[in-house]
Amino acid sequence: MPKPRPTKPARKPANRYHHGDLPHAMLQEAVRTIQKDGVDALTLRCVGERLGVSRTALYRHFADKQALLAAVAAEGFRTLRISLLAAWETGGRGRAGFDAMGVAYVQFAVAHPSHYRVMFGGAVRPGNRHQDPNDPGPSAFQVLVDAIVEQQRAGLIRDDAALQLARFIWAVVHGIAMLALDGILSAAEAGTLAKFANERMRTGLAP
Amino acid sequence: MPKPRPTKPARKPANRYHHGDLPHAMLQEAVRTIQKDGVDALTLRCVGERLGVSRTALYRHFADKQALLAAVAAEGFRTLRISLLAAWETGGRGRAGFDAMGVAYVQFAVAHPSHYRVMFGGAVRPGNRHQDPNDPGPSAFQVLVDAIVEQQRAGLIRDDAALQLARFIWAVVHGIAMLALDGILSAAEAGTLAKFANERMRTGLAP
DNA sequence: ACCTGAACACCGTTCAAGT
DNA sequence: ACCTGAACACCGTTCAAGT
Repeated sequence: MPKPRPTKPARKPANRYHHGDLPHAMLQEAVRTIQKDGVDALTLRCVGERLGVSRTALYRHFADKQALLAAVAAEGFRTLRISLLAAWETGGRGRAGFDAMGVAYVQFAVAHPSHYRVMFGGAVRPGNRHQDPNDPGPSAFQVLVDAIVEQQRAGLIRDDAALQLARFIWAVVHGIAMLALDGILSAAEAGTLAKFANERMRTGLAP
Repeated sequence: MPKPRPTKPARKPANRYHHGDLPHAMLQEAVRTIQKDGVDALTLRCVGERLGVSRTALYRHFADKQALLAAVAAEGFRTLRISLLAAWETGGRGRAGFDAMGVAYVQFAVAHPSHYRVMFGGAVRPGNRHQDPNDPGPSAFQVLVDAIVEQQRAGLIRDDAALQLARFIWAVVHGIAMLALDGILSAAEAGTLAKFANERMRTGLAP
């Protein structure tokens, strides 16, 4: 049985292939999917479909799915960096600003749990990450280091190596965020713990 | 073309179906695979094959793959609990023992990175976890709480709520472990950071 | 009660081919 | 340069059927 020939050749949308920036559109779509349904729901087929493009089109712009996930992670670190910086600045670059940074960090994780998990879930293989000075991961971390150095100069924090102090503090906020993400702490409990941690750290890290 | 009938009916190994405890064997095999090749390498087909059993046999004993992963996580918490307890006891249940617990925690994570990730990767959905008093997760956490209470009685730690203190300390060691797992810290750097954290926490949490 | 085997609806990835 | 479409080698899961 001959299937009826469509009157029009069922042409795709007018665009040659796709609008301007397919790689960026794919990244956006991936972030959206992860945020909405979790990382397991992210399939290249879905991304392609949602963008009106073949499911193999992605390979023109990313090496593979891993590479897409790495881009998602990088995007997360970029957003996180901006949030931290904003908290630090609007908080007055002092003690209050630093506390606000901690809260902002935990809030980012709680607000974007799946995205946060991609950033730290081992999806991004180490690789040459350390080489690239524009890598948003270290770049976000640097915001923390800078804030510590500034407080050291203001006599608010003891004069240990800033890198070591930054790692310590990062471990605390990351740990709190993880407890919240695993449902061991509610968002409210995480907030309380963050405040408690802030107090105790002030004592432990005083000059 | 008739395919040649085998002289013997190609019978399986003598056992009726399998040796004694198939669920436990599956769990062991899953842990081994994850430890060796990562969680992505874990497939139900491989587990079945390795155990000389159909790839759907697992469904007799676990609801699905998620349930197997949950069992892997639980097994990890059981092992972790024993390690922590051992460090605490052999360290003399005091200040030294508590420091040893921290080191043991980080070492567990570094020695079993993939397994550790399953324990905290969100693979185990919250569910009714909180109800079960034998859940090895809370049980491992309890070791930490107990150690803190004992030190409070000995006048080594300030008299804040033990639960809050435990969460704080847990966040620190977990954060350090994560930094190590992500390759941001080497195992050696993680050790150094753990020591630094210990010192600062002693100050911050002193009575 | 416990396991099998075929089937189903999915995956990520490759590659020749189109424009 | 950019994308398609068919094909490949995998998945987790279901279900009737076997012992």
